[in-house]
Amino acid sequence: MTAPTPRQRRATIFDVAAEAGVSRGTVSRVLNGAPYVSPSAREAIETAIAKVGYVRNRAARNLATQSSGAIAFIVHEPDAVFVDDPNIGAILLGANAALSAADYQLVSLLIDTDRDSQRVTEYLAGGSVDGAIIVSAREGDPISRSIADLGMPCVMVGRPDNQLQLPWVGIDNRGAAQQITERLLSTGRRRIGMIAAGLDRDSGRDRLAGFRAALGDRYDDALVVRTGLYTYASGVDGMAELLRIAPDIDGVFAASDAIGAGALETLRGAGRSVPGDIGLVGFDDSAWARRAQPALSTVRQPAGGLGAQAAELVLEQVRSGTAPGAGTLLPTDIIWRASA
Amino acid sequence: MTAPTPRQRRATIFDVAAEAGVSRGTVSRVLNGAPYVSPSAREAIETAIAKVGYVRNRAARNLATQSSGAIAFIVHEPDAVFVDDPNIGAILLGANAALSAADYQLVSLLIDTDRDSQRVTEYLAGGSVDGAIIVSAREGDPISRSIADLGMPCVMVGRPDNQLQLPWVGIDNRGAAQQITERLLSTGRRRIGMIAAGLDRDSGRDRLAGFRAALGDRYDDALVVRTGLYTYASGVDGMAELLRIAPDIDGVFAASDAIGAGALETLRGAGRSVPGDIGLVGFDDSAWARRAQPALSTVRQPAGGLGAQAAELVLEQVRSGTAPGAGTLLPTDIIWRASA
DNA sequence: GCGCGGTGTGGGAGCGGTCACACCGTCAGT
DNA sequence: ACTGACGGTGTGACCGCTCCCACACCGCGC
Repeated sequence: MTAPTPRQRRATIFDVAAEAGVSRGTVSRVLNGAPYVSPSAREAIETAIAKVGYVRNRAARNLATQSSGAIAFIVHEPDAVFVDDPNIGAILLGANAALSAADYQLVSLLIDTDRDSQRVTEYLAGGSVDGAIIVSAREGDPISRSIADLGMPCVMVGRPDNQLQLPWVGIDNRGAAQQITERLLSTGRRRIGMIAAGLDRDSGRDRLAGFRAALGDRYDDALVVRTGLYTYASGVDGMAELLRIAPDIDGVFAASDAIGAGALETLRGAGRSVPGDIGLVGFDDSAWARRAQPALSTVRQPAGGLGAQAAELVLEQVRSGTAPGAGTLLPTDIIWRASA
Repeated sequence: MTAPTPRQRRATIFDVAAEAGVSRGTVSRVLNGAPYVSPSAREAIETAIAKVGYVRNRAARNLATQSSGAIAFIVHEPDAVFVDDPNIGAILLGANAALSAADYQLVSLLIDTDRDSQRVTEYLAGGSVDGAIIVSAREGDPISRSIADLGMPCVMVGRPDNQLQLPWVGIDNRGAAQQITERLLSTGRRRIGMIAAGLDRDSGRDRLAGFRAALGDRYDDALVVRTGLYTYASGVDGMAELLRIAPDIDGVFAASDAIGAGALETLRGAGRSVPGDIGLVGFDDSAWARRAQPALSTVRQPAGGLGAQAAELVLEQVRSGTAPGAGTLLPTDIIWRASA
């Protein structure tokens, strides 16, 4: 039998004040590093804090200051993508590092069901966080809308729905897609197709647009297979369809590495060699690309940097209280590996 | 020039009360679904809430009720693992679903640097959450210790450091490892090695123990390679070493699927066929296993179920205020695929 | 001796809720 | 007609902290 958990009352600022023989005002000053505190009082308070084991009550502080020292990281993705997509983890880590350096706490909230969406909205409105970072927002995302309505400092990762004028950070998907397609062309490929995905958001549409721009006159819409998500499964199916449409295809741009890995699987099954028969490139520079056989040429996007940049922009808004600039693009690199 | 963000004062319960022509007490009753409110008052309050756009201030409520309606999900892992390990995502989703159903908010906190550790501890002590779920705690983890000291409801995923008597949920790593090794034996393999990892925590040690138990007299410690983390890289290196130690090896138990995938890469490079020359099994049933060539036989662990179960146990403690039972083991399945 | 600016300190008034209690009708039971 | 139970409501105290004003004290120059 364990004891019935006494759960004794936690020490408050009053206890500290009493212990140190000063008033709560002085304790509060010490806690907040304010000036005009005598060395003796400061010392007495510090030992009192240690003695009674005092920790600031965050709720009380939030209520009094009308702020929280926390920033929300909102992930709105179906389960499968969250688990599959390494970018989200990297963005999260980048944001965490930046916030940590500024002594802000990151709290990540994930939205799966509609019910979650409802609850997260309330959580945000309730003042538990001072700002928000939203990843992978899609068209007409209710969360983005309510954050905009709340007037809460916020940055989106990925260029959003442009109706709400929210600031964002992202990469130049179009330019990067164009570049990698051009390099594919420069290796002598002539019949080049694309497995497109995520067309319900900017990244997907821009990658397709870049592909199209690179090909110019040679662009053939029949060689573009449009799939749903950036997943392995999309790659498997998409490649199968592409082979059926154009058996003589010799180059493929997969809209993500996961798709590329799936495509590779289909090509292997079909007995086509990569890069011998077909050149294949992906996008993201995720683990998928590095561990594929052969390793995929791809576009590296600075996922950690995106998270860090988003965090900085949110903090800037929180601190200054001003409305933000429009958007920021971070540079990408092309990584040339064995697959093309 | 955008307007200087008026940031108008948010409506409070007073505003609602005034608008509806009742007192704050009655509004509070409606908000909390308490009985003894006349239909007319209820209706007036509901329209008033809608009209003034009222949302409960969470900080105030937390302060008054001394609780927060939120549960922390603490991930304490080096970056690389967080991004690589699909289990964590799955556990997170499982926990989120369970908490969501109970109308609790999950906030996930990740600990990367020591500074994070410090800040998270304060965050927890500050009363922003009512309980915590800790994943992948290691020996002597400072966070687990401070949570234990706080007397905060808490459940660990994976059997922890047994000095602190915290409740946990986990799987029977030992039993599962034993089973899959036995099945490997039953396919006629005779010289069986293991690439062990994570020996600084229970899961790693137990998997090794199960392996040993399955082999009994035939166990040969020379055929166990001890690596660090459950990563692809560990698999690549571990397998190379195993081949060097015992070129005639014909069966390998990889302590995780990521390790198995890495091992596969080395075997492919060495010209050994799987399952022809060597039978290989993994652990986790993650995407690594399903997408390896050939797909890995492995142990499926109910990651989502672990998260859900952990959430339930935390909530139970929060609600009852009682100290918890010891630990819970969830069942595992063996998935037989092409690799052995 | 007096006014004055700069330090250091105490304490009241919120922040926005919840909760317990007091109170007020209404209506059934005696 | 009186009592009491009960549904419905208002109100004050309080949760723990910050902010700010008032005040005490100090040495200083006039």
